[in-house]
Amino acid sequence: MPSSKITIKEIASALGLSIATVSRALNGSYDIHLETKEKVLAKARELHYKPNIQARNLLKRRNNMIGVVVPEFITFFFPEIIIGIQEVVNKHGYQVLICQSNESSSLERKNVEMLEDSMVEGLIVSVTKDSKNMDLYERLVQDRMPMVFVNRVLPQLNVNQVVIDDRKWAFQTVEHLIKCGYKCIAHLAGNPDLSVTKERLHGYLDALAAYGIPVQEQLIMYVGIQQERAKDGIDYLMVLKERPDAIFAVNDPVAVGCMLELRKRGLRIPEDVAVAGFSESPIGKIMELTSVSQPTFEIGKIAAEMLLKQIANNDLPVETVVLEAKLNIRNSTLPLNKRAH
Amino acid sequence: MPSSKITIKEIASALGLSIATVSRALNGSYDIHLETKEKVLAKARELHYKPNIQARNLLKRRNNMIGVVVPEFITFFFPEIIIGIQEVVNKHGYQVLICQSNESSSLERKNVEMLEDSMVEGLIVSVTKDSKNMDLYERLVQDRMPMVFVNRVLPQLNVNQVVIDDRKWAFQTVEHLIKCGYKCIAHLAGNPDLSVTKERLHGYLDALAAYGIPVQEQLIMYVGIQQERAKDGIDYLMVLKERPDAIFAVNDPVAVGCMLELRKRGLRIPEDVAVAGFSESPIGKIMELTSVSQPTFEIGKIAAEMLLKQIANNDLPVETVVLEAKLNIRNSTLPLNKRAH
DNA sequence: CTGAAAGCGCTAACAT
DNA sequence: ATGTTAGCGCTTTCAG
Repeated sequence: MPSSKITIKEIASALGLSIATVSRALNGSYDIHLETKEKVLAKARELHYKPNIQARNLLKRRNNMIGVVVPEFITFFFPEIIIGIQEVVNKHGYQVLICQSNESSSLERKNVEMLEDSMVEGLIVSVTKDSKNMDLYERLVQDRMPMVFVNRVLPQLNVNQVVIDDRKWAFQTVEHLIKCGYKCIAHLAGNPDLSVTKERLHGYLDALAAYGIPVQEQLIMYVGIQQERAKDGIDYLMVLKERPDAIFAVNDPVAVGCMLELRKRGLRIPEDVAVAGFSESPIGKIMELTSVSQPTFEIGKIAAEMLLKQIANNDLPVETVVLEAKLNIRNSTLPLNKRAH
Repeated sequence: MPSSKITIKEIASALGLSIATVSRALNGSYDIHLETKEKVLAKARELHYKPNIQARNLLKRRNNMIGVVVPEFITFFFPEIIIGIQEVVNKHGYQVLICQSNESSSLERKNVEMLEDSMVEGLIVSVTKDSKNMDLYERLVQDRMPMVFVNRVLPQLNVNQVVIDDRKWAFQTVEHLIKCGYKCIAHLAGNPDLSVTKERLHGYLDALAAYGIPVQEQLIMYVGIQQERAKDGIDYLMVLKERPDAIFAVNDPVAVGCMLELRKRGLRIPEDVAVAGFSESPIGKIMELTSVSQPTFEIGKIAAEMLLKQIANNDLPVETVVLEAKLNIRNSTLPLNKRAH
């Protein structure tokens, strides 16, 4: 006997009550005789009654769902953000529809449209590396869809954001390299359209400027954000007349790719070339890679809270929350006096 | 003007048609004049009409959602399975509610109940490491909830499963160690209640038996499945009178933990101790860990297909699909003649 | 305290 | 080809 067919109607007729009374008994308790309420509850349990949320949602014009769109969730970063999100929203009775765009802006678009069709009440988004769906998000803003962007944002868009100060932490990382005594610091940048790429490049330039080091264009290369792309960077950098003695990579995957590629060439890290990453990853940690760790769970939690607030009141002013991060120094970057020779 | 309030009623009255006609125009096309159909479509676009799925779902008594419950999705393994799942079900118009139990059986229970309350049409599950919710899943089977279990299964439960032959691949791995000339092979096993723990232990024992190697109880230790737990294993194994020269770990995280711990002690891999893992991970790959790779995407896809079939016809016989895997031999295990000395 | 009735937005007989 | 009507399961006035 599949319990799925039991409705309040069955309970009502079994008890000789009206469906209205049953509904009242099942929900809040105002205006209901305690005794009947208990009879209803007992019968409901007996029949394995399960409320039909869809009916309730139709009536209330909500569905307690939010959508999340991230570029990928294979690596720890977005999964941790998602866990933070779920922790908050589940507590408020919300479910999360998670989509990954696999770094494809057309899939991202499809995902967002699917979520819209599913009538999610709000969206948390981190955009793909080419950031091509400006029009879509502009329309959503116009349609007053509650949204929060995290990590990879669209600065031109007037929406809630949760980020870290990529520029500042890139600065700190490069400053650390400078203070370690590295003289020729290269930067492997990410996809040019990405907000984080621009910010981290800015930080790199800021640091050079702050220490009076002239910028050398040939030390900057846009390689993207994937580990496999690091090889291109190393191929290029290692044949420069003035070979860099340190590399600041846009993120940990690229930095790890660099380390593997450098090792393959018999170069020692950090004696021959130092490497620093960004957005500390478990792999980077194991490889003793200097990197900036982001408060991933926190990002998710804050974003979720902002979204719920916006769902509750769609007239709140747009807000950007900037969270703290941390530069973790490891053996991939060492001051001169601590390096082996 | 929030487009969210437009219903077929508005379209109907704007056009002087009945809502039935509008509905017909919007959906399939039987019994509808092409001209009116186009008028309706045009008006719908003009008004930014979006159908209310909830109403449709209520009527059709389905909601095009399935639930997925996994122990975690921080590492690549379950995320890849999930991507496989989504690829299949999205194509069929289904959305996926993803929950992670964080290896807690009480959270797992809560997740499943939430998904049930959300009225998902089916469930894909990989159980937590203590596998404590037998009663829950038994009830779901009784209630005829379509379900497929993947990777971590409950063998006592009569449900669809998608797995690899853990026993066989563990055998192959240990056989490889034996053939490499390792004489004293330890096994760090996972949580005792886990199906994969038992199967992989079986495979280990099978291999020893096949090569006439006596089992030494003290070479088997249950350490769990997490990287941090490897230290216990190494602490224990490295002080045995007959110290093992090879370790077969229940999975990659434990194997990686072993490698790090052995290195810390100045032991060389594989010269002093060889290490093999299971369920190949990106980190393991980078560390040149011998391991068995599982067809994660495929697992997800097959599971999704089975689930959709079961949703379409709930009287299909229960099925267990066993997929192929692959032993990838790397530098953490080498034959005698290839090892450095 | 309880029941009757309306209606959330949509689809699907059943008429015409 | 189109309109009328009933109803999916539930909540919520409005009466009593």
